[in-house]
Amino acid sequence: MIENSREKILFAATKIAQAHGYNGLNFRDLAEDVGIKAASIYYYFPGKADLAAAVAKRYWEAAAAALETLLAESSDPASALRRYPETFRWALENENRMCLSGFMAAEYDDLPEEVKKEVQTFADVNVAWLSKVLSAAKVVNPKKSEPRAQAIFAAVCGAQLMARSRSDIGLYDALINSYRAAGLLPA
Amino acid sequence: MIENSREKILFAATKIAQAHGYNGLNFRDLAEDVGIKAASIYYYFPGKADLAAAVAKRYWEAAAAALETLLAESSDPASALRRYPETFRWALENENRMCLSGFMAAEYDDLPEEVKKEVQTFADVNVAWLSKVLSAAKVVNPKKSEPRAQAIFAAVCGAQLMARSRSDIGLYDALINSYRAAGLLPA
DNA sequence: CTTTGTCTACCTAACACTTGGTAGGTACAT
DNA sequence: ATGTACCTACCAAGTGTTAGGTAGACAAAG
Repeated sequence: MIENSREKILFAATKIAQAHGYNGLNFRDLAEDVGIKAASIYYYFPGKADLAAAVAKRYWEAAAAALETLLAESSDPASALRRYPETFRWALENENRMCLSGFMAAEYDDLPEEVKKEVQTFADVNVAWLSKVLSAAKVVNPKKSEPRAQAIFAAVCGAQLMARSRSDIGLYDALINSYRAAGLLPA
Repeated sequence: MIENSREKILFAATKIAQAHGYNGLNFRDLAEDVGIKAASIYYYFPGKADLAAAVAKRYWEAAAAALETLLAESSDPASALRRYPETFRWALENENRMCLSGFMAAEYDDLPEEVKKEVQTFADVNVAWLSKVLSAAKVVNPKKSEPRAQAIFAAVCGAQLMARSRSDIGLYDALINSYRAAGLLPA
């Protein structure tokens, strides 16, 4: 499991944030999850904003690593691209959670600046990877890969949001299939 | 303007909810917006959940009406379909707000049941309209219009989320254009 | 024509609870 | 004896909600 308390906090905080957002992340519940007291979290993080920023930073770093692994393990860019939606499916499988971009929906205006920054980086990482792989797979003209990458990321986020709001992972799969049928994602 | 206090409350609450979510909607700020005191809201609504449900209900009713108007005012289903994204653009133009489906992202688990129901109805209304118009415009085989309608709705929500998270309405337009270029939306 | 009572549309004041955050202490290992 | 990794106890602010009051409109009763 996880030995380090700081890691435990980040892990539990990520889970809570994915399920309840920034507002729904509170120190007492988080501490209980970890098995310590709320005040002890301040030993590791100066405040809630810093904790959330650390969560989001670690989140996009993990996403970036996972995407690179996916690409490395795939025989060609096209098959990596095909498996891209799996990375978002995983959050839904895991107690119907959302990716942290969901933060941005309702809570955007109230998010501390440092948290916003890290969450936006998560989007950037996804778009950059998609753009690169779209080009490599020759799905679109390299000049048009960036807007297409943005479109795919936005659409997949939307699909995740819809599926979560119905607690229906089958809907996620159906939406991804529709994106493929319509031509947004390569079939 | 609006004379009736109940209407004023609903109007202001909708604006706040679109910008800050269910959690960000609080009686004291809402009351101040309306020009009354927090306790007075209870004269019109039994509690926060009922108020939010009323907000969401009114929201999808207005959306349904707007979509029917759009269809009626368009020369043909295809051009109504083309203008569909405008209905979501409007929220962004209006102080960078989200449609109430954004509620569902972070806050889904914590939403009272009656609120969830009404927000889901908003999605249903959109999907039903899209499905109908897609069939009428012969964009897709009528048997496949429902999944395609869901895909379009999810993608447009995702686009709105992305654009809001960058406070960049131009990004929304770019995403919609990409959806068209990719074939998700009819060009 | 005044009094009385009722209804509407608010109000003040408070309660119970949750929240992020702080001060200061303690057990233990080095 | 010093630093690590926690703890208890508390505070101030904010939250939904309630109890009970009040100013004004209006109608019926005297």
